[in-house]
Amino acid sequence: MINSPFNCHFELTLELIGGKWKGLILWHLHDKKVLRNGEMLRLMPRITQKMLTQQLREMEENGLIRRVVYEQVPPKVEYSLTPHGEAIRPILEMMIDWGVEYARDKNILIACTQQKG
Amino acid sequence: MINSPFNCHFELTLELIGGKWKGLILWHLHDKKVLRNGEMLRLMPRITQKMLTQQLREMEENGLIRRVVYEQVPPKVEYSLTPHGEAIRPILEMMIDWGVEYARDKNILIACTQQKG
DNA sequence: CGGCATCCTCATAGATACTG
DNA sequence: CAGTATCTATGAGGATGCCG
Repeated sequence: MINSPFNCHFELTLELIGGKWKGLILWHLHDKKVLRNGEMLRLMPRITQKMLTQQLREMEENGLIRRVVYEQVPPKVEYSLTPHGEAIRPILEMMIDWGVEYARDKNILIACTQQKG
Repeated sequence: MINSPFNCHFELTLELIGGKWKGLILWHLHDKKVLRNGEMLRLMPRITQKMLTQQLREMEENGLIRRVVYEQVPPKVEYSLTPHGEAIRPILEMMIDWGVEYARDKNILIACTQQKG
């Protein structure tokens, strides 16, 4: 068993999906199944290359996503979800639903680029 | 309508419940219904007074919790959930469920102080 | 009892430039 | 195309002490 700094399983989950862009990245991967680096940059215009790479590396290390490198020129790298990543989906959906309801109640406008499927 | 810095409703929700201690605080409030400052400090030995106050103020401002001050000496302040705060519960439960499953698979040990009710 | 004020440190994330 | 590398500003969060 590996000891952890977490007080509860909620914090563990939060640590894994709570990164600034992880929810949005996971959401797009749920939607498109397979995505390349450049496609993600286009889907999320406000993310930087550095942040995208960083968040992808963390999620890969945590076993949420899969990174497949094709040894060719020009390079080609594909990202997709692992089973653990797939299992996150209902949580994302509930968080979005709650956010929609909350935003409606508080009159907050969100610049949505994605929709629930 | 108020414009927001969020790319999606997921980020809105994350902003409101993603603080370092907010999940745990909300969880205890779900469990006990009403809690005082000192009780929360005892329930979460690793939180500091500063962080507790800060997280409570943010959630109060966001309409997730209610703060009731009794004008008496010594002071008495009670915290409880608003309807928006109550509506968070299923999300917390799913995040805990996912975390439990993930921790089992990855052999991660969590120093749990709370259980699912 | 339930805070607030202050100081301090380190991690996060943005901007920018470069590479196989 | 898919990344690194470096620098920097900001602020989250810890420690400590004081207050009505």
